[in-house]
Amino acid sequence: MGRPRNEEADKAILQAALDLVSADGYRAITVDQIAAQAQVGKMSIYRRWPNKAAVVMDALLELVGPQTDFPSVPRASESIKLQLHLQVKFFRSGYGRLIRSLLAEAQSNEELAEAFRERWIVPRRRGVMAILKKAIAQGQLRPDIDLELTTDLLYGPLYYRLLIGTGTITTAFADALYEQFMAGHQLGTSSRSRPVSQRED
Amino acid sequence: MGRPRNEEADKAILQAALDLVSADGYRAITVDQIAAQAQVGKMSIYRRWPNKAAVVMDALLELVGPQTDFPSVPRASESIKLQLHLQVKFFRSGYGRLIRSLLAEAQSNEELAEAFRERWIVPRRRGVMAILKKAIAQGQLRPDIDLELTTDLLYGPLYYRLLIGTGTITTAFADALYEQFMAGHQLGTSSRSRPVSQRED
Amino acid sequence: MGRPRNEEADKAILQAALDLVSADGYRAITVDQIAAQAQVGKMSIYRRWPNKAAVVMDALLELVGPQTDFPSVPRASESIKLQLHLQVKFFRSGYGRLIRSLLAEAQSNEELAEAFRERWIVPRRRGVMAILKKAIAQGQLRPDIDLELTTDLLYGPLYYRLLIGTGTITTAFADALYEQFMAGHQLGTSSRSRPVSQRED
Amino acid sequence: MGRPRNEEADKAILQAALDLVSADGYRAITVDQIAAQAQVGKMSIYRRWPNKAAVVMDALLELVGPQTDFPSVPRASESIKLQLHLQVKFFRSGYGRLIRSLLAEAQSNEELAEAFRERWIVPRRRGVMAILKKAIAQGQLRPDIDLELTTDLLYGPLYYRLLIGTGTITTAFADALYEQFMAGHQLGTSSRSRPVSQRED
DNA sequence: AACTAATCGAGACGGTACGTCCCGTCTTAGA
DNA sequence: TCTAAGACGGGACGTACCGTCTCGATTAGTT
Repeated sequence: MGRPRNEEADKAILQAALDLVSADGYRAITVDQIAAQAQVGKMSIYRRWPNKAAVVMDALLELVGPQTDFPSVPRASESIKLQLHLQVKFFRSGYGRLIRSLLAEAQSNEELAEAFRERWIVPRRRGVMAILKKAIAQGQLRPDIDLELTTDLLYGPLYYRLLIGTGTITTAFADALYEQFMAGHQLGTSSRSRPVSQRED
Repeated sequence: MGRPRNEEADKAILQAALDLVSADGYRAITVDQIAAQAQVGKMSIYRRWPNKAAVVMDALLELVGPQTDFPSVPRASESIKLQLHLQVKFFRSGYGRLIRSLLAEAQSNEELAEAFRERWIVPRRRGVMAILKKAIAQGQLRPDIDLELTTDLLYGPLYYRLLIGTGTITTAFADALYEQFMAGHQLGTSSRSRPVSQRED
Repeated sequence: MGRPRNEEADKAILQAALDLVSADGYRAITVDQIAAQAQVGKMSIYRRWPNKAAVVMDALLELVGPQTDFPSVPRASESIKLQLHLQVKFFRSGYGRLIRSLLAEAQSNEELAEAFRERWIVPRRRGVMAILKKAIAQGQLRPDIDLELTTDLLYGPLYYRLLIGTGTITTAFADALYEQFMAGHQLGTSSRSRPVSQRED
Repeated sequence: MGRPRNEEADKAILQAALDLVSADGYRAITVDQIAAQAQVGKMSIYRRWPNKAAVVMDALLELVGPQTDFPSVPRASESIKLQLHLQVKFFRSGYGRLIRSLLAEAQSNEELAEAFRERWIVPRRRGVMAILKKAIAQGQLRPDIDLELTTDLLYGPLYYRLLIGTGTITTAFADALYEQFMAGHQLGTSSRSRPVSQRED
């Protein structure tokens, strides 16, 4: 039995975590600050999440995730371009810092790394791959491409700029990415590329 | 006069930092551990570097940097491929963890971010771009490509896999990257791509 | 109407408090443990007592108090000795720890201090003083003794050993206490002692 | 090698602990407060002492202990009386609260209990017993008394009043204690008392 | 027998102190 | 004179327990 968890408090905690981390970055904010901002005891945070990383990860998933729906456009190849533009906009928003923070923290926290990969990255990759399949079905893309690899090709450069900071993340950059990609993958393009994503050296 | 500064100690510090961080990651290692491993007082570290990040950054630059020379091959486009293979090998070695660690730390340390960008990333990007120019000169690449953008396209996916962990970093992956790239940028390929790296939205 | 208050539960709470604190001491026991042991919600405890100290105090008063009746013996001076022996036995039982715990807690809790003094100590002192008066009436004690002071003299050393732990609390110790006392207070003993208990310096 | 401990800081910590605990009691003050008052990091406290209790115990021993020297008087029995008066004065000073606090804490902390007993109580008992022996040698006290027991008889009532609060601790109380004691132990007094302190029941 | 309303178990909550860890600075003893 | 060893101030961490608050299941008296 017992008193059920206060779902509003959870929202308040996640919102506080989201706001603070988006503004100042993961490392700069403390659990006490999150608790204070959410008007909550520290134990209410640690009762639900094992550590700061998990709170912020959940904030991303629950509060930001729903805002990142994929656009629906008749022509699938246009949809790819649109999705790249959305990613640019997302990275340029305050959430860019949030993603950077979590990705950084994940480098020293395997649990977080897995959560970030499996609960944030992979679902969105699936969305991208669904569009790619549709583009193939619509005859806009060669059918022999490796979906995983292709997704890396499209999004890797965006994350690279986000994390390293060489060059700004712009829609022009996304466009160039898209065009470079289409140049190599449009139906009729000659290519020796073969699926590699599951192969090891 | 007193004893002259011990240059051997600096090497020992950098080597200790390199070994420890490569093995366990930046966050898991403390400055005291580095000092102990180098058989050095903590002050000998802080006398020469402002903080832990700077030590590890210097360890990378001084001990690892020289090992990353660019291969010289007659045919420039082959050189690009070779360089991608070396990058794969590098990321798969213990240094992969070092790079991940520093890149992670750089997300919350602007000073380190700049150092990493300007002293590690940019010089290597210049090397890549030199090869690209040579390939253009040799007529193996279209002359209208944006060098910065192209470098992002080639290396972004590698860093993406290094940091996010979706998919393994293999030579097959590097090959696919290379082929996809050549498919879109070989002389005679139609493309609307134009330089974008300095433009803002 | 709803269910009437469960008086059985109160007993269970007090019994749980008594058992746990007697075994492990006040500080080692949490309110949650008492509630769990009594198979009762924490609110059922705080509904009836303001805090942990009050529960344990009441456990002492209601469950232990009735067991500490004064022995009735024709010769009052023998009764004093008997009572000292009972005190020794009491302190050596599990309740010794209970008394120590409460007395300890009372040092930082004035409310508990007063309760312990007024509801436990003072009534028992009254019992002792009644015996002393009877002994005077029976001509076994000098009539000019200060009853409060005398009670302190008889019981102070027992509490001292209980709390400080120099020396064991034995019946031989009680006997020595008694004899030393009688040596100084028997009728016919010369003494300049006068009532002092209410005087200040 | 290493930097030697800063003895001034230790003094500052002990002084802060002494002042704060004497004023507000052990339980009311926190380690952070002590650290703040001493202008010291919390780690400087925990580096030297395992917990708050140990700090306060050491404060008592190092700062108060030296102030509690035994008076030297030609006539030993007078010295006993004088010593009782000093004890009254001590308990009535701010240090009374300190002693109460530590004794209370010792009830749930066996390590502290032992320290308090062996490093505070026992040395002072030895002082008292030395005076008692001298009084015996001077023919002012019967030679067959049990020193341990006698010390309990003299000081037990004082601690009893300190901790329980029935009756004030006054010099008149000390006088009565002394006279009651002398009445039973002066040379020529009849008594069956025998050493008991080491005997068990 | 079904309904209704008080009561209770379970346990979440805000708060406060604890004792630990590591950073980057400072200090001393000894080589 | 320089450096290893390591103490130091500071500040975040994650844990424990207090006393309060809330929910849903249980039960007893009324219909």
